[in-house]
Amino acid sequence: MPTQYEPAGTEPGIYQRWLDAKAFRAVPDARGEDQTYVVMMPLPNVTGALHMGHAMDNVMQDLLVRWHRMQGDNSLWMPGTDHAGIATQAVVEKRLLEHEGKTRVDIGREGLVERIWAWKDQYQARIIAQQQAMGCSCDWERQRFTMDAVCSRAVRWTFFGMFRDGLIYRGMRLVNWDCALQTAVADDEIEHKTVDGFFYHLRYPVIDPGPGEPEYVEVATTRPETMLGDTAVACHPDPGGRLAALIDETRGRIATAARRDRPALEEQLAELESRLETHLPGLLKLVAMAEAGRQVRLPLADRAIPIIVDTWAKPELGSGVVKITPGHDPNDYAVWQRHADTIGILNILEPDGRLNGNAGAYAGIDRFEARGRIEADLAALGCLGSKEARQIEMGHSDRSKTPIEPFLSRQWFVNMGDVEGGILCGRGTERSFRAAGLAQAAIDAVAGEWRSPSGRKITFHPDSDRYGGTYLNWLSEKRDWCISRQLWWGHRIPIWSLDGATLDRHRAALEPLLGRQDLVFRLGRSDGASLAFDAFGGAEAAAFMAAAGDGGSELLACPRDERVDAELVEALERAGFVRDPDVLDTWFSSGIWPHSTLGWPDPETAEIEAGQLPLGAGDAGKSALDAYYPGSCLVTGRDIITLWVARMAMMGLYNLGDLPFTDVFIHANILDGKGERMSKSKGNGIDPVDIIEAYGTDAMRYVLCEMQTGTQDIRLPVQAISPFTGKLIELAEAKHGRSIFTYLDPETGQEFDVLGSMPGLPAARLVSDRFIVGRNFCNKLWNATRFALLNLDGTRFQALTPSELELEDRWILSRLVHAVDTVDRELTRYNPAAAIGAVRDVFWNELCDWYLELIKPRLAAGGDDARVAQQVLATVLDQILRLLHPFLPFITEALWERLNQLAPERGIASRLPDTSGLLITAAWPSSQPDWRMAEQETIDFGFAQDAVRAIRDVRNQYNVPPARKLEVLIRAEGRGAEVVTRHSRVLAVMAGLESVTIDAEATRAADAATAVLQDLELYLPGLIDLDQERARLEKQRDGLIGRIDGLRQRLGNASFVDRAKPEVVDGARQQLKELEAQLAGVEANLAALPS
RNA sequence: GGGCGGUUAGCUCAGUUGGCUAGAGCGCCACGUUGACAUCGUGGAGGUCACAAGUUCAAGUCUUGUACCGCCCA
Repeated sequence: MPTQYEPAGTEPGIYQRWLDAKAFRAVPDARGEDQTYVVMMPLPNVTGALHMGHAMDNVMQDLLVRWHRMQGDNSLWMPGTDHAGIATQAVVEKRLLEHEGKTRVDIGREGLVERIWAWKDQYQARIIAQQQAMGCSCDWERQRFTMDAVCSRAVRWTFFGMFRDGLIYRGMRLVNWDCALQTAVADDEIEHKTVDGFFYHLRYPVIDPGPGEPEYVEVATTRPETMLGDTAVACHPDPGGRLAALIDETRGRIATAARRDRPALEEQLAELESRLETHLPGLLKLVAMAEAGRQVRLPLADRAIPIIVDTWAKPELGSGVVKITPGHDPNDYAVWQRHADTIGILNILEPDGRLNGNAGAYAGIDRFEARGRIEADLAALGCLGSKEARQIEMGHSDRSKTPIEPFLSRQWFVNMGDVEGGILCGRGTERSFRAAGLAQAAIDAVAGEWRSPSGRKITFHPDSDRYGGTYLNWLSEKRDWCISRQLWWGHRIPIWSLDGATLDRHRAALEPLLGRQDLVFRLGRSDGASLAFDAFGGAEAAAFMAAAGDGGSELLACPRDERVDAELVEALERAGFVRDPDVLDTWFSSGIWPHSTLGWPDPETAEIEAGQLPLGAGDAGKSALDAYYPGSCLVTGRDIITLWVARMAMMGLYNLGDLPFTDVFIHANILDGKGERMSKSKGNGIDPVDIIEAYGTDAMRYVLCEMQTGTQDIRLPVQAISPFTGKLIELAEAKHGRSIFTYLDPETGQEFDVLGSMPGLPAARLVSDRFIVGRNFCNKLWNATRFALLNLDGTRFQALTPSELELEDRWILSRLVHAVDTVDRELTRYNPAAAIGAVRDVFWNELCDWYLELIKPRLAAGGDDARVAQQVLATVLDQILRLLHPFLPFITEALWERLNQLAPERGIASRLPDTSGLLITAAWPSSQPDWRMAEQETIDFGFAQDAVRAIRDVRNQYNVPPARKLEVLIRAEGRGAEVVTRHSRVLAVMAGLESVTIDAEATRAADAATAVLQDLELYLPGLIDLDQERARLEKQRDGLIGRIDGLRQRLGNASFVDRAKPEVVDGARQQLKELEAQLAGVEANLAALPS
């Protein structure tokens, strides 16, 4: 065995052995629900390669799955990838433009989709390679992709069900519009940024102002071009009342405010009070004018628009009047909804961000260019007031990085709110139940007493209050979910529609299609209302359509199943139906991931790919869906709680009537050295494979586990390997080059790139020296095992009783039990750092530092004593390798193989199970109560360790070479003497002593150094250096005096003695006594030193 | 603007229901190549627990406020 561990030469072979042994494969068998463990991988998207954040996610999952697998659970870790609609399409479109100068329109829908598939194939392969390099033990034979046949069918069925139940509707809504990608984006796909902008004051002339009435009203906006879409101006209905209320409130706050906050508040108050004179009379006049139905003239557009009253207008801000642009502002949209009978709504934008025909002369001009022109034209008309520079909060698309426009468009939504009569969850299953609505079902999953029909509930770890709160806060808004995206990459919405006005003409073609199980028709209106349609001539349908008004109505058809679509679609299209061009939000398909992957709605007929495990019922009579749904644990970062966890809960309940998992393990995010979230697109993302190549997989995993302590995010200082010098450059400190993705080598001044996308610049790999710790740990493990194996040849099992064991044998076994208990407890609490810390302690601080050193003389001497030591060593090593396997799978498997060869029989009183074969499937250590030592014995051993350290300290102070053996004379009596006597061999071996003499009457020789330990004194003759000795003892004395003073002070405090818990007071007294005794010893020794 | 979290040694982080000297790893200093390991060993130095007030016999821990940093939402 070499003296250094070589991960690169070890890992690939081990991974192949696991694959060959089908060790990751999960197949339904006789094991029941309590012996099944299922983790659904939070599917990485195929936009790009994985970084350390993903590595953390994957390693945590692998840790849990390997732990459960060793515990004998039927463990499934389902891998797969997400098509990530908008993200992937954006990346591919960007490349298309950069490399070929083409847009998606140039190559068409099919051409683009084809290219995205090619991209997906490339990145999926890369992601899988990364995960395999990390040691992920997922069941690759079940790997899914959100757009494969199995998942696509589930998407169709889910949509069909929700549409049939009236939970999906289409309506005109103001959405967040990405003008570059020309699609709606969800709220959570928007980044809010503060940018420099202006606040423009516009003046709208009042039509026919009467005496005393203003000539114009002034409104303010940051986007003057939107004035073309204004349909009203508004003021507060009761400006006087509102101002008075605010004044009261401010006075109240002044009364309770801290002194330093008062001036600001008082200024506010003065401002409000002055408004009573400067603004209130004018506003009151406007209220009266509004009531009289008066109007203003919108400049440039030359339209008359009404003055209305609405509480959205704030009399305390600006002029107190606001312009109302329902088509391009969410707040104004809400105003319009309240006043839909008196004001209109107008869209002035094309999907690409240019102004449309409603903008009159400005039609065809981009919105930002139009802003400048409108500003100039308003100024020319005298309708522009002041213009102030201002910081503006502006939403930007996460994907295209361009400003988001609120845009009125027709979109598909899932109704998240409560529904009259409730909704049926788990239709057709044994677990069906009714819930108030989709969001409410997911809320119940976490809050309150509700349990799923199988008794399940979701709990977040490691901080259920905090993360549960995030989840519940978001869901409780019950905001309808916009699921349509104007993209080409994704699941196309399975809806065909027909103008309601033409319905009767198609009656003959349609009638044969009505009443089918696999095809649902609903009438829809632009206001979002919808109605089931199953026959012609219904009065309800007629009334529904009559109420549609200008927006009209349409007949919507949704066929259920992909495979029988063809004929139905043909029939529909013959009847004049046209398919919706949009695709579904990616979260719609990832929300059903925990069951779509298992073949829902019908595992028997799921179309799996060649070489994959079948999903239908096999020998055990259980389908994959029956066996592995509901699952166990979802492992992810907290940013995904609202996006994904909530949706999975909701959709699992809706489709199957049960929760996809019971535990959600929220792990930390990985940040870079500056505290920014790691991501590839920011150029601070480390590729885990680079770390693996530099330090080994297990080293990376060790450090990731050690870092996962709780809720704390992790800073991982990132270094670049200089492409010029090969040295490490601290990225957080390096100077940028020409872009934020390039840096300058501090040594040579040359520029390099961290994204690998700058032509002509060398790219640098990113690493982090934090992982050295893990490499060192692996090397230590390697060498400790190496030592063991050098000494284990010929080890046999022979049942041993405690009396046959030496003190250190019983001690290390006892420490091992402690470690086993701790690892189990901490993993159960989702605290990997504490778990791996416990193994590190027993392995390094106890096994290596003490036990191995203690048995070296025994092994050298041979005989029975050596044989017992061998057997204990083999057993402890066996258990430690098992304990470490879920954390460090490769090195432990490699060492396990060698241990099995050399010492195939292991155990103490009885043989341990699974001592041949692979470690990945070996039994997890169980806590052995017989191996536990009495607590007092552990304390005594600890005392012996302290004595060793005290002697080592003296040796160090006096520079005694390790080879020089010392004599020690210990003054001790009673129990103290008994304890040192029992541990005298420990002292001798570990402190380098040739003799240990214990004597109650011992006195210090003139040339002896002294160590005082509790009521013991240790004398080491032949070492004395008076000055050093005095300094040492004085230092110890001063420390003792400090502590004794503190304790005396406390005990002298009557209220401490009276009020503190008795055991605390007793403890303090006891300790004072001990310290005083020790101080006496130190002082006596000091006094005895010749001056 | 609202909500959540963080601030502990030079660095990265632990620190259970308040209770004995606030810990670990890395880094640093000194010594060491003793037959597993220098990717190692032995010993050591290093912290007014962000700041302020409060509760308490007792506060890193509980309460309130302030500053700074981060995240989510509007």
